[in-house]
Amino acid sequence: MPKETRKQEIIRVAAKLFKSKGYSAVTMRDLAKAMDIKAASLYNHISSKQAILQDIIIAIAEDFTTGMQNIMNSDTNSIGKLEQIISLHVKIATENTDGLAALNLDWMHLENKLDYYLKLRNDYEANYLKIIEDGIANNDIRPVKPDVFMFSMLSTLRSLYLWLPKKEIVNQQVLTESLSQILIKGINK
Amino acid sequence: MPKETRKQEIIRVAAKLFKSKGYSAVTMRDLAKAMDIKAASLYNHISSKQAILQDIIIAIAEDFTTGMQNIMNSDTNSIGKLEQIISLHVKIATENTDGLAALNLDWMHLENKLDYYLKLRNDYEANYLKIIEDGIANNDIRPVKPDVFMFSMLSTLRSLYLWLPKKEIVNQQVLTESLSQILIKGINK
DNA sequence: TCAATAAACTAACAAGTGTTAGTTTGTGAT
DNA sequence: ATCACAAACTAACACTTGTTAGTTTATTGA
Repeated sequence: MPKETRKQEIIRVAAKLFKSKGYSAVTMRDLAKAMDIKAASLYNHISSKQAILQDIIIAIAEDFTTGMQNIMNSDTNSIGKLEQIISLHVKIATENTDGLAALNLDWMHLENKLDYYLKLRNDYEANYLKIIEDGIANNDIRPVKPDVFMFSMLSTLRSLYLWLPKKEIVNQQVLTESLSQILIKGINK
Repeated sequence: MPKETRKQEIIRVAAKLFKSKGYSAVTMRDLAKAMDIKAASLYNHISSKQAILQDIIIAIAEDFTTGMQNIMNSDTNSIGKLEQIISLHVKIATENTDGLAALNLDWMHLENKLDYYLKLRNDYEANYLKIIEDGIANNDIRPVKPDVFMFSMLSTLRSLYLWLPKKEIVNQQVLTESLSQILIKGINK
C-alpha cells in the first residue's frame, strides 16, 4: 500500500477536527497545532480551508454514488438490494468515520461544490426510493409508505458515524446483519 | 396566550439561523440583520451569543427529560411506552423544529452547560434502553440487540427535524402511527 | 407633562480569522 | 559537494468576530 502523503495526512486530521467541532469552528491554527506545525505551513500542501472540506466530502459522496450504481445493476430482488445498501453504508462509515461526519454535518458549507454535492445526494435518494417502490410493486415488501421507510432507514445509516466509535465491534458483517434484521425484518413479507 | 417578548423573538430567529449554518457560522451581525437591527442592539435583550444557544438547547433537553419521566410512570407495556416515545419526539420536533436542529447539531458548543446537557442525554438514553430491555425480558419484544435497536430508533427520531419541513403532513398523529408501524412492527411479537 | 423604561443607535475595542510573501532548513540523488 | 525540492519557518495583511460604552429615540403610565 502506498504511504500517506503529507496532504492526505492533513486532510485526515482535518476530518477528525471537523467531526468534533464542525468546519466553521475549526481554525487553520487549530489544524496546524494538531499537525504540530505553523498555520502558514499548511499552505505548502493544500490550497485553502474550503478545498479541504471539498476533498473530504466529494470523495465520499462519489463513493456512495458508485456503490449505488453497482447495487442497481446487481441481480437481486429489492430486499437483497436494501441489504447491499446497508452493507455499503457500514463499509464507508467504518473506513472513513471522520470524513462521513464532516459530510453529514458540514455539507452546507461547501461553496463551489455545493450544487454538485446536492445533485449526487438527490440522485442517490431517488434511486433508493425507486428500489423500495419496485419492491412494493413486486410484492417483496409490505405496503409501507416508501418515503417514511426510506427516511427511517437512511436516518439510521447516516448516523452510523456517531455510533461506530462507541462500539468495540468493528466487524462489518455482524453489524450489517444486525441492522438488516432490525431495519428490514419489519417490512419483509 | 402571552405575546412573544423581544428576547423570545431573537432566540426564535437565532434557532432558525443556527439550523441553516450552524452556531459557529452564524455571527451576531447575521442575527442582527435577520432582526433588522444593529448587532449591538441585541445586547439589550440577551447577554451573549452563548446564552442564546443555552436557552435553546437546555429548554428542549428538559422537555425530553420531563416527557421520559411521564412515560416511565405511565401504566402501559413496553410497546406502549415505545409508542409514547415516538409521539414525544414527533411532538417536540413539530413544535420546535429549528431548536431541535440546534440541539442536534450544536450541542458540543455548549460551554458551561455542556456537562448538564450530557447528563440529561445520558439519563434519557439509559431510561430508553431500560424500556427495551424490560420489554425483551417480559417477552413483549423479540430478542433483538437492545443497543442496536435503540440506536436505530433514536437515529430516526433525532432526524425528524430534517424531514418534517419537507412534508406537507403536519398531522402529528398520522406521522406517529406511520413511524410506529415501521420502527416497532419488526420487533413486536 | 413629565418621568421611566424599552429598545434602538454610533463608535470602538481587542482578539482572532484565512491567507500571502519571502525565507530557511533538511534530505536524497547526481 | 552541489542541486533540487519538500516542507517548515517568520512576519504581516486585511477583514471579521463578540462585545462594551455611551447616547438617542419612542412609548407609556402617573
